[in-house]
Amino acid sequence: MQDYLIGLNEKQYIAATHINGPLMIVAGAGSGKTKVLTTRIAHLMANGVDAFNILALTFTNKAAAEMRERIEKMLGGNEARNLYIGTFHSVFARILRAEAPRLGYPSNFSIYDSDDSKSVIKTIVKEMDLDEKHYKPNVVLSRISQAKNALIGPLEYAEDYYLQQEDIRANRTAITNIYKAYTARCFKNGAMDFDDLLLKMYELLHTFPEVLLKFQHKFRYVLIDEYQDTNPVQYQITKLLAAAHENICVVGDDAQSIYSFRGATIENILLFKKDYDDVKIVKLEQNYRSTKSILNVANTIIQNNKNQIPKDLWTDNADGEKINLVRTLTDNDEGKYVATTIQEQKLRNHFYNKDFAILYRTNAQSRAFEENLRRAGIAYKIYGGLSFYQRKEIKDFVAYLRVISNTRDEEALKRIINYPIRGIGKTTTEKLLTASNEGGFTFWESLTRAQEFGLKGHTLEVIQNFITMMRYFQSLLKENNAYEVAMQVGKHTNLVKELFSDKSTEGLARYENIQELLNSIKEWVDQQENLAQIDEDGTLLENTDTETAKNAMSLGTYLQQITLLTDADKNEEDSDVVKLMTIHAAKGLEFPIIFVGGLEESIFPSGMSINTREELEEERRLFYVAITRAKQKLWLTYANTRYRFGNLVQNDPSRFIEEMPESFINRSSAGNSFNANNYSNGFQQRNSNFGNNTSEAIERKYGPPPTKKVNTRPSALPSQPPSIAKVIEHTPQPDFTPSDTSNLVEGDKVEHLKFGFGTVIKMEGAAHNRIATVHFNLNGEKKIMLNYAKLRILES
DNA sequence: GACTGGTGAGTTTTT
DNA sequence: CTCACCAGTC
Repeated sequence: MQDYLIGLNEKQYIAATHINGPLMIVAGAGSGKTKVLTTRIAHLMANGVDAFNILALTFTNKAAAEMRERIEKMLGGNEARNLYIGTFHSVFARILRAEAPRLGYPSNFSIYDSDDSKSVIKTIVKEMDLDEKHYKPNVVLSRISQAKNALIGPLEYAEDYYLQQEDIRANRTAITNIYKAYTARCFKNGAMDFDDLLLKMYELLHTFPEVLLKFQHKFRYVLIDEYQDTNPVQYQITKLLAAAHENICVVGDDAQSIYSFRGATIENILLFKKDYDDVKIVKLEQNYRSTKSILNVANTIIQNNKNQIPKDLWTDNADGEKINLVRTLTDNDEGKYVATTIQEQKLRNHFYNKDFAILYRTNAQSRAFEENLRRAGIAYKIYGGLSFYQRKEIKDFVAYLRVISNTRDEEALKRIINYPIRGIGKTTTEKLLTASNEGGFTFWESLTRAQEFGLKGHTLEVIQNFITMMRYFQSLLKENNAYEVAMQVGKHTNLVKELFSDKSTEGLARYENIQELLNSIKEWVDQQENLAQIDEDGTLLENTDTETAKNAMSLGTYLQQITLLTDADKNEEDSDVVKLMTIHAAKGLEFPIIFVGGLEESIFPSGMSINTREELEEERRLFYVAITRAKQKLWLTYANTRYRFGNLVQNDPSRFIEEMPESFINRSSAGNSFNANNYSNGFQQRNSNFGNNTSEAIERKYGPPPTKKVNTRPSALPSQPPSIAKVIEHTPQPDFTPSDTSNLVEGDKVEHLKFGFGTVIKMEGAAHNRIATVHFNLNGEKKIMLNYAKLRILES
């Protein structure tokens, strides 16, 4: 037997080695699904299948990266290099970059993220003179997105009885026209949104038989992870691709379907066996991840859902501890409890930070955890939320790159036309936009023809200077890689200089973010250089020719992937930090110890998802996913009261709590009822509830518990505010004037004030005369800016 | 055209 | 609590 097959159980072995024909692997949580998938790929290759003929699709970059990494470990990097492994979106983006011209898009089309999409919608709603309050970008976009995911184009949308009825009922009958205009505008801008990456891929395969044939021939083996999360477009695409050889292997767990809001439908997995004649089905039911307690609770919970593929998950693992149910008074106490428990577990059981993950339903919940972890001196990292690439200054900089690469990109051009301020204001912009809309040419073209539209004098001059600059950048594209172009942009726009001269903490942070972006582009270019060169069709070139090498490092290629990246993709596997993320983001991951926070009605289940049985069942599956992330220990916490929009609100305990089997639950920290007594000694009670006989140790370490109710908005002050010099750490980069702390201290009046956990710095020189709250990341070297407050905070 | 202070609306979940 | 937007002022 081959080495790589050793250690598989019987079912896993069958799943990994049944290489021809359609195969469905129904994999329970923790059943070694990733192992089977990677082994399967190794096995394919051991049996003579060329890496070029294998396509593996995942839902997150992380899952793709992990799969690739494991295969490289099994086979060595060279063998694995040519595999097509990636998310649906990134793989299709790559293919479309070569094939888009067939559909009338430029090959360097822009990819719009949801912010761009919303901005386009906003513009259209304005242009159509509709009520902006009623046609909110969020609502309209989700409607359009839903349609696209179901393969319903603008024309079909207009004719779809149910969709029209829904719009009539909601009094949003203009959506049909907005959809039409939105599609047209994106096309005009040479841009695809996230959904288009799927939809256009489908159109490509559907419309051009020769293209379909080409890819069917290329991807003779198709593997799809998390199949239960596919939506109709993804389903159709994979069906087309697999139609010729039917070597399609899908892996999924209907109990973990949590993306219906994105159009995913559980039907795809339930009906897979009807799609092909001879489907082999393998069920992986042995769980290798969790303790019996954890698995039992998960199994019991999920049984409340109807309509599942029957599965009997079991484990040989130890019984393990009971699941801890913990109630705290406030959201802040919840954070404190978790932080303290992590401390305690580390001391008692020698866990590392990286053994812990804190999961929650909404990103907004991360804050209380974050503050308390920082206070406890525990290194952590938050995944999700606002990603690095969504920051304003980053988007601005990238907008330059986008316009350079694709002048049709109106959204990007609008961002940078007057940033940094160069005197092209609203009036001018609007005049030109109107001209381009009426004349049917691009915004960029209207700029080049500004004179025709009555612009003159200073304004005209400024516009022409802008055009000259951008043309200069474009002239670099041919011979220079992404980093070189970006560096020129940094130099010649006043962007970096302006951020540098902005001495406010905000400005400094932005300045450094830009540098981090430049560094990451450099890193990317270097990485590309090292990779074996593959052309757009994925054909290996015997000797990498310079053209291809250049293309691989080009700005266009860089931009193609940048929008699809999230923070979670940064490879920081080894860093010893506690990880915080939403449950959605945690799917596919596992940790020795898991905390799930906010088990309260209207949070989990979300108040938005309790109206139908289907919605509620999805929330329950989400809860199931959360629980099954845990290997050894699990804490479920909820708070009596928490802040929402700055107001204190009360939620009932989550209904899911009642669904758990009593015998596996440790309720000793859950309290009995909520009353005034609890309030007055909440803290004491909380501390005395730690395991057995540890309150003393805790007390010795952290001091005596406060006797009074502790305010959720901390009034406790750092006795000595960290010095500014510590806050701003900075690595000077070539060609940039480095910032340093003297900019702050010398020039400006810096006043340390005691407020909250961060240090409030009043800065005379700062724009808007604002006060920035600076927080310190104990783990790292980086400062974190959480929020800004206006002057009035001083008075409180 | 640029800048400021005041106002109202927003929190599911992700590529 | 925060942020985007708008109207009014220079």
